[in-house]
Amino acid sequence: MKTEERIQKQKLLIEEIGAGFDREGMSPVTGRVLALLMVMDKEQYTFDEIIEELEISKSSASVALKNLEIRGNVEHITLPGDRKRYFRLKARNPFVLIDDFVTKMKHFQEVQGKILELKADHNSRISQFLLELNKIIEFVLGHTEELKERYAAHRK
Amino acid sequence: MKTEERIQKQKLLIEEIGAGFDREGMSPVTGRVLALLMVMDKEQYTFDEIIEELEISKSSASVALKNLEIRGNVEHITLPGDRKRYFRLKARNPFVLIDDFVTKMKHFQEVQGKILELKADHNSRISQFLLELNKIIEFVLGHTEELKERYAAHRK
DNA sequence: TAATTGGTTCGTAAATGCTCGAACTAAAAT
DNA sequence: ATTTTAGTTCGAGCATTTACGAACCAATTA
Repeated sequence: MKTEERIQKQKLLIEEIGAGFDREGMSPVTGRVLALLMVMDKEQYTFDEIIEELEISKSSASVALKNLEIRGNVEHITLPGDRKRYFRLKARNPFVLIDDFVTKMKHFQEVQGKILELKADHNSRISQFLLELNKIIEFVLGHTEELKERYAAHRK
Repeated sequence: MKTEERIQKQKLLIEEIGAGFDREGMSPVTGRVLALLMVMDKEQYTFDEIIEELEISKSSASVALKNLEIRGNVEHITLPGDRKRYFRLKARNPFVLIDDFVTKMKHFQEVQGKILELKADHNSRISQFLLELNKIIEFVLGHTEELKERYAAHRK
């Protein structure tokens, strides 16, 4: 594949992935900024490069980048004798995806606990279902650390 | 706790949980309908009962229920000689939460694959990060079925 | 000191999404 | 045949969100 063709496809992919982030609750611009930093070969973009590449305003870029930094998806570095910020994808703990799942499950457990606490009948259909879900979560969460360790061992 | 007090707390909990669903992308009304069916003791609500309980319009209820049925969170049953629909929480396969996670991870793998395919340098910082994420997902997905089986065994 | 650079913040217009009431349909009851 | 029941669909109005430009600020440069 020619470099030019590749870059063209990368730009299309930014739209596709950006739309995906959009569906997951990000604003369109925010999603496209994140997608840009994931897809393109350039590893660090300045503020102005992002604006130019995505054809967005300074204010939109500013807000999007702030949100992405708060969420932990993006970080910026600075270079000595250079006032610009260089934005890049943050290489997080590679277990993030698992950790996010764990967080979500714990949140679900809390909600489930509150519901059951207020139920008149813990043997009702819904109560039983919620209890079953909770047991599974409990079991899975009890094994995620083990799974991480097994991964670490398996890697070596 | 008195029954009356419990019901009062349940109604507050509906708002809280509904707001949570809202944050996850449902419309406010849709979230509250789902929360209602999860929280209250009554296991089956008719259309009119839902409207009355949540003080929402027929059209909002109609749309919300349709969406919840499509998403698989709610189902309705009918009774012989009774034209009403009785809506209730759908007791799904109790592994839903895991299965949803698996689906999400597979989707991530697809996206990651498309990105890497277009990268000039597979040794770059971002490429390496994406590859590492993918390895972990691969490993985890390769063990979810085993985990389910272990749960089933452990239950007995 | 003035001008430039690298952004941030604020107010606004436009787009989008949400909920509603009104009109409608199809089935059942009168 | 008319009315009632049990909803659905459509259009409008309102609220929220989005993205923007303009004004602003703080640090550097001229």
